[in-house]
Amino acid sequence: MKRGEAERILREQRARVTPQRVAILRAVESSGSHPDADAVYRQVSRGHPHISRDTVYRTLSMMEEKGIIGSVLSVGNSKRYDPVTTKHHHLVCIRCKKILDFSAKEFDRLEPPAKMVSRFQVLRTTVQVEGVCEDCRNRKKT
Amino acid sequence: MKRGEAERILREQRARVTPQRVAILRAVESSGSHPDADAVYRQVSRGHPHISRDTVYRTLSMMEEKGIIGSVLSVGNSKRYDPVTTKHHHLVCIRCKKILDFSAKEFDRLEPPAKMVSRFQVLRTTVQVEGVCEDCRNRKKT
DNA sequence: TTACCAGATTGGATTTTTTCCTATATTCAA
DNA sequence: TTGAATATAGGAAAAAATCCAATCTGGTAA
Repeated sequence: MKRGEAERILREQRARVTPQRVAILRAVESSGSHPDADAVYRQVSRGHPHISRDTVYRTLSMMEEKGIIGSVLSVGNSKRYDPVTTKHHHLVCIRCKKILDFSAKEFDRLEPPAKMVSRFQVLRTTVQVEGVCEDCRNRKKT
Repeated sequence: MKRGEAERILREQRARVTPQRVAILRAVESSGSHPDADAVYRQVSRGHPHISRDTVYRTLSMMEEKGIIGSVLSVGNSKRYDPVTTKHHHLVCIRCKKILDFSAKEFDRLEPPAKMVSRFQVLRTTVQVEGVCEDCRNRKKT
């Protein structure tokens, strides 16, 4: 990540530029992987020994909302189980965390690229659709 | 869920049949949704006021491993961020929780069924492939 | 440039979610 | 029926995320 780029990205999104935010964004970008909040906290702590965890959590989720960074799909903070074991896919409401099942033959046939399959023992392939459900859309948006 | 079915399923999987397990499986099946462990605990507590959370957590994850119940994809216990914001998909190792990105044009074109889209404001559609990575396969399996 | 103030941060407490641990109890095969 | 392997309860602890009040700061308007 080039010098000044983090600042530019934040300004583009009309987010205040603070040293903490710059450091957090750089930490995610330079991780080269898929860090969790604590990994970002540990990395940023090196240069900002007094940064608080709250800042890291708040900032990461702000950046995700603004599309500055991405995330791997998860639903709220707890693991969710499913009585249905046949092949199906999930719609997840990002507001209320409701999960709806759906089936679509087209999605059931997906085959991960051969290159992956040779190195990775594939157990399950599912499609996750994130969005906002009808109920939440009818409530006034935050 | 029919009488005796939970017991049958457990026996089929060579899992000991205990009243707690039967109650937990029934709770998931009858939830009609995607409960988290605490919701299952609260439901099962009605009939088993002394059940411990540990039993619920342990049993749910045992049942998931045996394929008795499913789950919505998650990666370990913490939210994972991603520096990459362009469209891509994820391979997740269920052992070490490593996440690998991959791209596949075929996957990028997926459109959720029209019926869903009309009710649900779709923000993102991604494919998650779960499996075991090369490193973990080379280690002896548990 | 300065002063203001909306918004950001800190540090610590708190909540939520999950796991660990040990004594006791139970399942089921023989 | 009994013994060994396995499961459970209950409570402590760890891990993950959030809350909150006091303080500070970035950006802008004068």
